[in-house]
Amino acid sequence: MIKEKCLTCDIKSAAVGHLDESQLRILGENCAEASFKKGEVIIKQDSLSSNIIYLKDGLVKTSMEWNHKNQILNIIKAPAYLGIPTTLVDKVNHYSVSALEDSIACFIDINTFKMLIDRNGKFAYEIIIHLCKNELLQYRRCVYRSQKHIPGLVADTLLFFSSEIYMDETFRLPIDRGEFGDLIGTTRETVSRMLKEFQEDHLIEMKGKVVTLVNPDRLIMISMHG
Amino acid sequence: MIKEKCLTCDIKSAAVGHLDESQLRILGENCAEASFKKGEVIIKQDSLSSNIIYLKDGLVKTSMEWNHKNQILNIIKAPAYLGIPTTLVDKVNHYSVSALEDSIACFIDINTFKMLIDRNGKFAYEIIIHLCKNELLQYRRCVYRSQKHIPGLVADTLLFFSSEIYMDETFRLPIDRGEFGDLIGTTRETVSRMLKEFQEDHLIEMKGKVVTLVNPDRLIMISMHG
DNA sequence: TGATATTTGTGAGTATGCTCACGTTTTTTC
DNA sequence: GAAAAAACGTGAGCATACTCACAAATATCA
Repeated sequence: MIKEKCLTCDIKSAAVGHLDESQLRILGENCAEASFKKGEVIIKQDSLSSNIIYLKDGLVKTSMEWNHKNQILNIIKAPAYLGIPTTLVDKVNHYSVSALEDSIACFIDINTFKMLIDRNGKFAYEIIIHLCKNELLQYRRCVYRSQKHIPGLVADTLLFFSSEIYMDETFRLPIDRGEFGDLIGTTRETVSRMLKEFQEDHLIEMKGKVVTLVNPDRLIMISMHG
Repeated sequence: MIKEKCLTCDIKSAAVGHLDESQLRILGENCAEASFKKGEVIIKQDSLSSNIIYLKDGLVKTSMEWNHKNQILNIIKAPAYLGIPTTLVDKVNHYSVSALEDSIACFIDINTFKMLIDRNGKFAYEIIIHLCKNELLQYRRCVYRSQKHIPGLVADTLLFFSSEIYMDETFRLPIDRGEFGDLIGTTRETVSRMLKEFQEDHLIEMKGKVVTLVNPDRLIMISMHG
């Protein structure tokens, strides 16, 4: 029964965990699942939006374009909510979201989402905590991006993928050099040179897009010193 | 009667506007008002925190220190909430808040705040909207800071004070050159040189700390082109 | 499997803005 | 109102990272 899909979903968010059976049923009735291939756009900046998205599976980037330049704001692994600020504040998306790996997303009707906030305080509280954590993360990122130099930022990014996304010292980089640059505010060429330097110093090894952190402790030092 | 202070407060936040009389009474019983002189620290990074702050009057900056460098995250005019993320997520403050002008702040007990979120959906919704707006603002700031050059950022800042804080083309800069630099990610010296250049080009006039935007349209152009 | 597109590597030259040093002005304090 | 402290102005030299141009490698597609 399709209406029960949220009732039986086993990757509920912390917020949805606080819903009662009737609320879960309403959520199920106002929610649609879609899958996206690597590279596909899930939310497009400047388009209209009337859904909150719950990323059930996969990996995405959020990015903002300005003056023909792109900046990656965040790389987000499932499970996670996407687009809460951009959908709740006004109807126009302020940033894009696209899939870095094949992903599955649930589109939740915004009015249903607002109703759940209104009727279930614990749901609302979890959403608030989620937004707060994001804000703090964003502040830290912003400070690092403007105060660290390229080596520190490249080290940060490698450590981020290793310890926050893939939980492994060997992983396949889900972004190309240009995107790597957009993430830390530099250019394709500079990322290339930096990764080469890290390889020459035996901090990392690379075979194509597969990276191994050979000396993560040293990378942490570089990250800390900027 | 001190317990009625929130009931009769005439600068209630949008969120507090949704509270009923008994909730306002509870808020009043768990809330204390304090005043701060220009320059005083309201929240200190790395200290413990157990209050949400409602800035009733004044002007503050939020800032984050890293590696002996300071970055100003935001400049906030009353009325506004301060420190929601830093207090709700964990007990340690992730950033500092200090007064740029004489200010009055209400300290709200965090458990009272959580209780209000739990019991009043409209209150929670307003807090969520506040956090979302802040997140979008923060994203935009971060993109600008890393993509615009110094002239664009200086123009941005002057326009920000003029049209968002003081609502006047003539205003007294509430920050010194060093803080101006911390706000846009550059140095005291570079801000000095830029402001001098703007004066030579008759875009602004300055007498001490009092600035007049002589040619705001041209400043907007500079801001847009970065 | 070949052809085309995309991604990546690399060098040289350059610009933006930082650092450092010192002098001047303004503000604060006693 | 004098002394001290803080804030500000300014120049010279320098470093980091950007731009531009092109070659090499890798991926994609018919």
